[in-house]
Amino acid sequence: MDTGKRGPGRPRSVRAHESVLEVVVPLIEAHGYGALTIEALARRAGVSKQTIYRWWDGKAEIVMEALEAAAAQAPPTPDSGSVEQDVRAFMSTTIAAAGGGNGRLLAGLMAEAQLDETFAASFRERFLARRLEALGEILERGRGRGEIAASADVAFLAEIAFAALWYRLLVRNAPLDGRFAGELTDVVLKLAR
Amino acid sequence: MDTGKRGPGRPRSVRAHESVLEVVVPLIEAHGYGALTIEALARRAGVSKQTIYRWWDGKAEIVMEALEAAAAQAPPTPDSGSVEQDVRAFMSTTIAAAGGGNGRLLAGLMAEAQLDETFAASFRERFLARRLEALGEILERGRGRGEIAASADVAFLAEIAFAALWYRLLVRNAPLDGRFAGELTDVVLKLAR
Amino acid sequence: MDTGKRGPGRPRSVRAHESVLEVVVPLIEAHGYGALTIEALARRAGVSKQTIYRWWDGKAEIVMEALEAAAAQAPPTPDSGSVEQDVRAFMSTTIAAAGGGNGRLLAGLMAEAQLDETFAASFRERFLARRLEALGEILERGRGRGEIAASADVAFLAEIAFAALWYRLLVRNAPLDGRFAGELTDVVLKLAR
Amino acid sequence: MDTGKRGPGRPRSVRAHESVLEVVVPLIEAHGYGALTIEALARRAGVSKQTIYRWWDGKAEIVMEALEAAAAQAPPTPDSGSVEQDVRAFMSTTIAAAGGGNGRLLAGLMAEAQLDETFAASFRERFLARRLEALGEILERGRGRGEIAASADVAFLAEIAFAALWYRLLVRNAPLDGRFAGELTDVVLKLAR
DNA sequence: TAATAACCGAGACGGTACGTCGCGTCTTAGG
DNA sequence: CCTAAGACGCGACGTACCGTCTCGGTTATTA
Repeated sequence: MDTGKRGPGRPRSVRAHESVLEVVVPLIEAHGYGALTIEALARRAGVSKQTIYRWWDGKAEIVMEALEAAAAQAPPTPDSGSVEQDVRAFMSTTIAAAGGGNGRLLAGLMAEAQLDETFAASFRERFLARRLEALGEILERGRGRGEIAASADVAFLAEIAFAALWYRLLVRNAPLDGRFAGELTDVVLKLAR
Repeated sequence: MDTGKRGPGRPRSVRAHESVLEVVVPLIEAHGYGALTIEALARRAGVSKQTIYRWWDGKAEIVMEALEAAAAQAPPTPDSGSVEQDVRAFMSTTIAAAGGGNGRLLAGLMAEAQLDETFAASFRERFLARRLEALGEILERGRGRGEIAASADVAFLAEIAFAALWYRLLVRNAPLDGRFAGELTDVVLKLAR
Repeated sequence: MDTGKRGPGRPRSVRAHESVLEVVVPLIEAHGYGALTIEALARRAGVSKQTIYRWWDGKAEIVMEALEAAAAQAPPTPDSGSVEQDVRAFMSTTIAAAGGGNGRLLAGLMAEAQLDETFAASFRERFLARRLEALGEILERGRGRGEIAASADVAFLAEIAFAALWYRLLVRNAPLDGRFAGELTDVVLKLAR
Repeated sequence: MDTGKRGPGRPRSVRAHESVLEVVVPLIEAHGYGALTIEALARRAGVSKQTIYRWWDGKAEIVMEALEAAAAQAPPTPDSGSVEQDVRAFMSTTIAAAGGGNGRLLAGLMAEAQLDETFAASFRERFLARRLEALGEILERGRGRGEIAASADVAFLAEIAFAALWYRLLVRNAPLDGRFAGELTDVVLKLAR
């Protein structure tokens, strides 16, 4: 763990770090993820490219950190005592977040994961898996209470739910709204019982 | 439809067209979609860049045409008289295709769609929508025969199925195999009844 | 020699030939010789590139023909009986022609001659040499009448005169006007006597 | 003048700069000025195209700098006390320089000046005018000593001399040799007295 | 009067170079 | 040792013309 011990030399500038994160979301919203470049990021943040490369491993990593800063890193796992209420709340929160300004970011990250295997692994583990696990946990608790079938494959059910979310996010064939959250909740619970 | 009518001038070279399509799949398989460049494509196909830009609007369009050439453009819609058998066959075929060499292409196209709105529309309409419709048709036929609930939302069910497929394709968290096809078929039918 | 005999087949279109020549001068005047392209020439003349390549060997050849069409091909060799009057008239006419709209064309041709050895030979023989000879002839006649020194090197004197003209044409450090023509005439005669 | 003051950032690479200048003359001698491309220049010098575009405004500027590096920028103005000796030495040196390997470069630059007005101005001021002035200075000194007529137009005489030189250089109708230098010297002096 | 041949416009072809952009790295002065 | 600044080699971008070619169509001469 970080004991606060530091070597000699100028410490890393928290200011520079923050400047980049503050600038990345507006830039993506303005011109899309595809048009996001390290060069533009550095210019807009008033930071040198070198500094960016010292802190991050590529633009996807920056975007991911910006995302984690915006949405709290750990997804919420409500525990009301009712699986249905918990799933409904979780889906509602999650879909609302994905449907807002973060949508472009998320879609861009998924795109990046297709083009860069290293980032794909990082994205899968640090982001996607955690979301799956959060929903899985909710369902697992429900199973403990006997609300869903003992034989239900909670991991698979969670995958179905997130798959549906991502499909809409990526394909944009229909809105990511409350209605959709409700339908997905119904699907998950119907399959779970 | 093409009436065969042609203006003056040298006609487009079918050879050049085909050369490009033949070369694009091997190139993606070798270095990944992200590393695919028009420059390399032209070099390998023995075709000038200008010619590529004359025929296509970007590398994603080329890949999509190559895909349509490989997999027959229209997805199959089996009609055995049994919804269960039809869905099972459809999912099996579709997932097998996506799990093979075409996987990288498909993932690349979805990535491109996130980076380029123009291509996104084309991809949605010329590819994704047709697949959804094919599965929807199968389910619709089943409803006509009373095999599934009259109230079932077939478009939504088809979306769920393809969403699950795409999630695995993009995230690569688990294999796109026969077992997965079976599980998905069960999900769709369970929800449909 | 051309006996008027012709083989079968459609004869060359005089219309196409003329269209090109009519269009080349305006194009050079509008955008300069450097910006003149076969492509633009064909477009503006409503002629195909193939046709241009059938008639000419490159854009410089076209420009040279246009020049020969504008200025009569053979330079005038006045013969008034007085060397001074003849030289004065010749220089005046020649410099006036070079100072007008033809200046850009001439300068462009000389530039082309530096970049293309084949054209250089053609330009030297079909254009430059003829001008030198014309002035040489005038001086030679003067020598026959004893107006200039028997030992004068008329070819060299003609070269001096044209050199001065070309320098001003190419460098554009001072105007190609009547005063310059007079000064040059004086130089030639002073050196000749 | 350069005060040595420098802002932040990596300083320009002297190595890259020199590499380009070293490579440009051989390239022109090998294939001619017309065949000189920025692309080949970059390749041969082991320098990126971007770097070339950062330092220079076009290939003509590079060639001109190479020329200024080869031939000392300021032309020599001998001062022996005798106009005849000075002019003879000047013409001899100048013509020898033009007749050697630099001939192709010079001719190429003059061609470029016809195709690009911006470069023309630069060439006129930074190169041609300085040569004219050098010869003019020599003649002026001679006038001060009473060696040439008080009424002589030294600028015009210098123009005549350089015009003759350039004509031979561009037209290549006769050699740029010692004999020619002698003849030109005689012409200038004869006209000056 | 039909066949044949050389032309015509149009425009696609394989190329080469253009000038620009962004990459990730490196090198400076300065805090 | 970090910072901003900015030049570096590199590789791809999309465009412009090059000179050639291949079409359908259009005049001529020749059989």
